[in-house]
Amino acid sequence: MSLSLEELALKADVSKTTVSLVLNGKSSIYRISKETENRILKIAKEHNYKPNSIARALRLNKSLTIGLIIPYLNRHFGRVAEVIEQNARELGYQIIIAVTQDCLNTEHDLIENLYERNVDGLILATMMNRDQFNDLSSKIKIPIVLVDRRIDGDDIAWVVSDDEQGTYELVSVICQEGVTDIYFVGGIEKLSTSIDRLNGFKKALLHKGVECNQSKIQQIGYAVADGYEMTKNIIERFSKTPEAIFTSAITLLEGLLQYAKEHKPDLFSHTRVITYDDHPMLDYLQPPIFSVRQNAEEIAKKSFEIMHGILEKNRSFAQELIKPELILR
Amino acid sequence: MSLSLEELALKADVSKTTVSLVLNGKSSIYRISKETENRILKIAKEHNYKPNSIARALRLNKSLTIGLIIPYLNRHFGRVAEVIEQNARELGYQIIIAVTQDCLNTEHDLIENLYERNVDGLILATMMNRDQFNDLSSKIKIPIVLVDRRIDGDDIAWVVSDDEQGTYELVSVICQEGVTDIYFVGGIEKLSTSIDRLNGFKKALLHKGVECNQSKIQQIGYAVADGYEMTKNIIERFSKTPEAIFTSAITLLEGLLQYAKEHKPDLFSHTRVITYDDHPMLDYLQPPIFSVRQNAEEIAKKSFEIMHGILEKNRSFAQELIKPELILR
DNA sequence: ATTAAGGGCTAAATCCTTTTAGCTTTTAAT
DNA sequence: ATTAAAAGCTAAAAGGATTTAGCCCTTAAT
Repeated sequence: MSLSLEELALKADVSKTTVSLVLNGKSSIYRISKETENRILKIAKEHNYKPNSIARALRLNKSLTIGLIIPYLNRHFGRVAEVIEQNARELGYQIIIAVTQDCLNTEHDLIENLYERNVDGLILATMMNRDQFNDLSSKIKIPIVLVDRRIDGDDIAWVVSDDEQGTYELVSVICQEGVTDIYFVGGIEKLSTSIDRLNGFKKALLHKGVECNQSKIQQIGYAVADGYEMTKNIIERFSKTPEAIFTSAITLLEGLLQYAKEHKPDLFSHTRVITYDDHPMLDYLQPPIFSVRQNAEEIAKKSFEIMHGILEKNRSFAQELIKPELILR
Repeated sequence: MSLSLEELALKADVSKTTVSLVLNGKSSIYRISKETENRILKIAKEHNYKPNSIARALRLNKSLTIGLIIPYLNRHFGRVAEVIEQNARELGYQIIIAVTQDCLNTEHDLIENLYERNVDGLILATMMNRDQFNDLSSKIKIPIVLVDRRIDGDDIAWVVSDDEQGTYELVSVICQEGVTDIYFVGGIEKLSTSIDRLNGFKKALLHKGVECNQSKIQQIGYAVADGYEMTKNIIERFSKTPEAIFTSAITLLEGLLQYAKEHKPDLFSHTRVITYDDHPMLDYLQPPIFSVRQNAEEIAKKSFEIMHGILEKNRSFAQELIKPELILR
């Protein structure tokens, strides 16, 4: 196993140049005779020759490796990562994963780290804003595709769920049913996911002629504890129990459920709860919670596709909004 | 950014040998003067020099990269992967992830692939049996640490949950309450997770003086659909509704819940359900489902620790049983 | 004055591939 | 018989780091 070009050349009684040319399919360009070609191919096969990928990477300045930087390996990002990996592998790429825990500094360190480790491209669920991203782009000379969270800009590649439309449709459903007193439990305010989901939320209300009171909107963060906190605020701050609460991520719903279980067991008898993100366990919860299921598979597929297009097909950046699916239980 | 040793040498007016020696802390061994050393260090810092990791890997035959091969990036393995990555990063290693979807052939391909790509070690949630593993070990000259699923053998490194003990304790709890008619909904039969969980199950019954009827044991696979199928078998095959069902993974519980929802809404009024694996959403399900929470963080930490010990501290293999936690709701 | 020892540094080899430029031999054309 | 073209292959450089063996100069010792 793992013998070198040189050893192969020795066995075939030719130079390593010849072996390399043959194995790279350049026999005819360099007029290597059919006979020599076959001999080399046979010997290479017999010995199961595989070029040393490190040496290759050094020479070609191409590691066939993509860095994937995401906040967590939770259900959503786990699925995204899984599908990106599968798609990448089919085209000969490896995925190096790193998690930021939604910490901007960690994100910067990781980007730098992976860049120094010669990844060919980065797929990024970023916390950066436009300025930070521009700074980065000027330093880093490899393609970047944003996933899940976008940054506005005509020259930035991204693939995200259509958060605004998904939220709009979901919230509209219960507005249709007459609900108007609805609260927004949000995540990290500056992220596109938050902005877009909030916009969809407001749009749905507006469309029903309901004004959206700023006091009904909270945005602390995407952790379970944040969901708990925001639910607590809503329940404790207002005397009237809300008609409905929209949580903008499954973790926030978890926080809500936890608060309800501990301090407000009858929450669901007064209040309708809906959420962005879906989870199979929601099927078994009473009462049914409507949700928006992101198409993680499609997001993953497209984001690697764009990366691959840039790396190998000379395509430029692209942007994709992936339609999520309403789950009305 | 990313200038080479040679360019640095030029600026410092020394040879690249000298620069390399200084940057690798070998100044005193090679009697580089303090003055030269400081000059080089200063210039390196000014230019934020980082050695090209590919060139380094080629020369040192060490890529500082670990392959992680797991069946899925689901909740459990996602968390394991996340923590392995963080631990690895702190010690300068990268993680390359690949998922097998519990397909043995895919697993073999992935191992070969990562091996050829010069990972320094492999962390593996394997489907292989002992013979297959031995075959592999003889071909592959890098350390392997098994995670989550073990293979018997004195010279094999692994870190797994104490599946037998966890199951034993959980099942004992409801045996204590008088349940004796309990069914085992299992996964892939030959995996250690299945064997150990089944052993724990049997042991708990035996301990209560209950014989374990083979007809109450089913093992199809770990997919949600398998859980559905097995539940269906249990409910439809026997006239009497079972007193209790133990599902040996969260996916199997999902299958059970799905079947119950569709065909047996009153399942829970007659039947006690308990499960291996935990999930936060279980907190909000009625009735409460007892579970065994695997310590994914500890599993991850130990498995990388062992790998690192082998790679850098000349330690040999080690085996660790990680204690899971009973969640009685 | 010669030799030995030590200080301070470097040339060149090595890891393995890919690729450019070009060498040698044969065949065809004038 | 000479020249040109084609056929078939290879030497060597490049990519960027690490490391071995050893060069040259100064100082101290005999």
